[in-house]
Parts: sequence; structure tokens; C-alpha cells
Amino acid sequence: MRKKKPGPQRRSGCPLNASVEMLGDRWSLLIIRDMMLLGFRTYKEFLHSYEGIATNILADRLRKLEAHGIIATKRDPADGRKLIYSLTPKGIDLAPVLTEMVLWAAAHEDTGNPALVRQMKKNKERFLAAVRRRWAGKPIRATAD
Amino acid sequence: MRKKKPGPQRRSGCPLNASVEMLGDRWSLLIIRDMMLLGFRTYKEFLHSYEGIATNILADRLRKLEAHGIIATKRDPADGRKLIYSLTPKGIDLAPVLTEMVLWAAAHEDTGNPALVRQMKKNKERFLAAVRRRWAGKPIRATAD
DNA sequence: TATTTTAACTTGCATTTCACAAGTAAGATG
DNA sequence: CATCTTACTTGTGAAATGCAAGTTAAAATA
Repeated sequence: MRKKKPGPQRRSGCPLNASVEMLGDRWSLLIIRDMMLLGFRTYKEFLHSYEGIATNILADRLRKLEAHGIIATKRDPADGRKLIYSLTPKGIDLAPVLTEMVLWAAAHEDTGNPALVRQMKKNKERFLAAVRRRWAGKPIRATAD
Repeated sequence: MRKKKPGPQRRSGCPLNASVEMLGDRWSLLIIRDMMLLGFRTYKEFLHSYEGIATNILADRLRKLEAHGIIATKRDPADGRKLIYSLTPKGIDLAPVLTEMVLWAAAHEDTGNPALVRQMKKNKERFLAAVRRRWAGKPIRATAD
């Protein structure tokens, strides 16, 4: 895995800024959540996710996530209409970020999904291992590289 | 600490969605970074931060962060013009989120500040403890409550 | 094989947010 | 009291967002 690429002009070299420029919007992390925790893999599934993303925004975010090497796309061999989206290793590595964001909100806001939160809180490492195991072998080679 | 408030209408009850609605933009987390890691406390300092936020956006973000109870504001007793912004306990609790975002970007992108990254990577817990210690006692009572 | 469905988009348009520049009010400074 | 600072607000154009409708290629159906 060639870890680092020069990248386009960023506002700054700060790693947090890099994360924010890739993920700092109202939809990207929710799409990654849907893939990581709910196993969503197709456009239609994302589109019908609870929060209700607009079709043009979804297409744009999928494009950008793929351009950043966070997700990968391939055609479904069984159905030529479908594209199958999956997390790359880079995308899977976002599991700790999602976990901390979930735990933070659960600690300070009135939120739902107590089962997930309980599981994450009870044993963070075990939860992260489960995500990685579920995705082991599955990621497709990223096209953007 | 009254942990949870009913909160306004959200797109969904998912804790990740709650986090994204509060922090999912291109500036909020950078402001928190400036407070947490660089010790910035005034409008002017934020304004002159490296990435160069616009004044109206900064005012808007500070307002929203305060409304969410993430930061608190009080007047500088020594200079009546100045407002002193500080992290609330809720804001300090974002340290693990920032840490994971920094480590993720540092692992997968070409970024700067290797000293910070090294420190975070070497001992995450020690780093988080240092942030908490630095802010111990300092947070001001949140006005938004 | 012709027709209808389905999946994954694109396009158009109104609304909201953002970025940049300039202006303002209250408090400090000389 | 004139000037400077600090923390903003306001105005304006550009960009992003949200919603509805349309498009294309492949698959399912009649």
C-alpha cells in the first residue's frame, strides 16, 4: 500500500484539515456508516437510507469518496445495471473515527440506537475488530490510484 | 451535568448523525483544534489561524458551537472588548474524535505536523490525558443551557 | 421480441450557504 | 478627544444544496 500521495492544494498541511476536507460535510460519514455498519452496497440502498439524501448529492459524494480512495466501485457480475460500492482499507480505517463520534454524541445528546452505543462502549477494540473482520478480503482494488 | 437534552428536530436519531449535524462542516473542528491544541481563545486568534476563515463564517460557527454547548463565552475582565472562548466539558470530550481524525489522515495522506502525529500515535491515552489536564478547571459555565 | 421495470444516474431550478470586501459599534489607548 | 482594536454585521456574487423530473442502459416480463 503506497500510503501517501502528494494530494492537491489543501488549505493547510494539518492532518485534521485533510480529514475535514475529505469528510467534513453533512453526508459523507453517513454513507460510510451505511456501508460499515449496515452493509449497504448499492446506490439505491444509500438513497433510501433514513436521512434521505438527494440523488445528485449522493452521486457527487460517491464520486468524491472514490476519488479520495475511501470507497471502491465495481459492476455487479450478476446484474449489469448495479454498481457495488465497498470500503477500501482506507475507508475501513475510519472505523475508529466513527466510533468516537458515535460515543461522543451518545454521551452528550439525546440519541437513538442504544444497542450500537452499548456495544461500542463496552469494548471499543472488540467492536473495531468485528468491523475489520466483517470487511476482511472484501474491499475491491481502488480505481483511483 | 445534565447529559442529554431533547434537541431540535434532527434528520435521524443516529448518534453519528447528531455529531455530523453539529460538526460536519469545513470549519467547526478546526476551531476546536485551535482551542484544544493551540490554546486560541479570542476571535482575532481564530481569524488569523492558518486556514483563513472568513469573519462572518467564524462568527456563525462560534455562535453555533456555543448553542450546542461545545464552547463557552465570557468577557475578558481585563479588556471589555475581548470575549474569551473556551471549551466546555462537552468540547473537551471531542479530543478522541480529533485524535482519530488526525491519525487517520496522517496514515493515509501526505500531511504535516509530524510531531503532533508522533505524539498521538505513540500514546493515545497519554495524549488525551494531557489535553484534559491542560483544560482542567478552565472551562467556563456554558451560557447555552 | 417488444414492452415494461429497475438501477444509476443527470439536468434544471429555486433556496441556502459561503467567501470576500467593506463597514460599524463599543471599549481601550495615547 | 482622536485614534486604534476587537468583535463583529452587512452586502454581493459564487458555490453548494435540495427537490423534482428526465435520461440511459440493462434486466425482467409478456
